[in-house]
Amino acid sequence: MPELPEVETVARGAHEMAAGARIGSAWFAAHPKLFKNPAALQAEGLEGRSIVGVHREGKHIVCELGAREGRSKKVEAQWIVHLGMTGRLLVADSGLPVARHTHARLELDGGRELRFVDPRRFGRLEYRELAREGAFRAAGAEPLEVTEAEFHGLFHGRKMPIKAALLNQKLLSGVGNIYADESLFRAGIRPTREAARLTRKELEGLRLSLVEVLRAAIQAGGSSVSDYVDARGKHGFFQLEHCVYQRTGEACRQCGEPIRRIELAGRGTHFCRKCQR
DNA sequence: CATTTCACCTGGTGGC
DNA sequence: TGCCACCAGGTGAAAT
Repeated sequence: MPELPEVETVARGAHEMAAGARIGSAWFAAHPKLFKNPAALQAEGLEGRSIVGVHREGKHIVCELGAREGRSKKVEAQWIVHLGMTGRLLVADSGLPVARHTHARLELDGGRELRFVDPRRFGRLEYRELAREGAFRAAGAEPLEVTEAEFHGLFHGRKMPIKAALLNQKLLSGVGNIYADESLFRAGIRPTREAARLTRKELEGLRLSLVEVLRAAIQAGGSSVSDYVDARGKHGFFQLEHCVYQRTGEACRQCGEPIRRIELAGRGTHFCRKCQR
């Protein structure tokens, strides 16, 4: 599942390969629900623009687009890509075979193209012009930048389980099922605990665990469970360092106790009964 | 408003 | 070997 570390890895790769390129023709598949605004409008908006840069906000990839003429780096528009569950954003040589479930192809100079592939079609594509709609902003706080006080404030009065709160993108942007489970394990906190009942010390421990696990995962190029790959089509390695996620029944790396799996907030949830209280 | 549940999707898996 | 039921989960809408 592409979460913050996977999306960061894809965005960095896309930036390295596509920044400075100019978009030629743009093609979109006929799947209306993939598009926040109509495909024809997106194609018209994208064609001819330069790609000034690519970065991540929460789980969104933001391609910053410049003018159709000249070399100005002023950002006039953005193309926002959400990978959903199974989305891939690839920079590929135009000659390479087009994978099944390819829903967008943006021709770039140098015989390459930006491709969006998504079998399950949970991804979303959006085009916006800054002058009209302003810049895209992820709803919640950035986990790698949020301060102790802000983080603490997010959970004040929340009756929901701490894991459900971590997954809520309006509170924090970028945490999904893998890193919710992994950060709670590292912090020694049971996913079912009511968010409001965690002590300040526990919340700060959780914030630090989350930062640590997200940074380590970015270093490893993300977690390749199911079919995640980066913008070059390479998989990540952080799945080898998971302590609980999808390790049901296996021995806890800290105490040997079998890892438990329950359902929480509609998600498979993995934890150690001894290490997490 | 806060919280929970469910539909959206398809590929992969496991049972028979 | 083939068929089918079932599961995975990010998000937003609907229900509670």
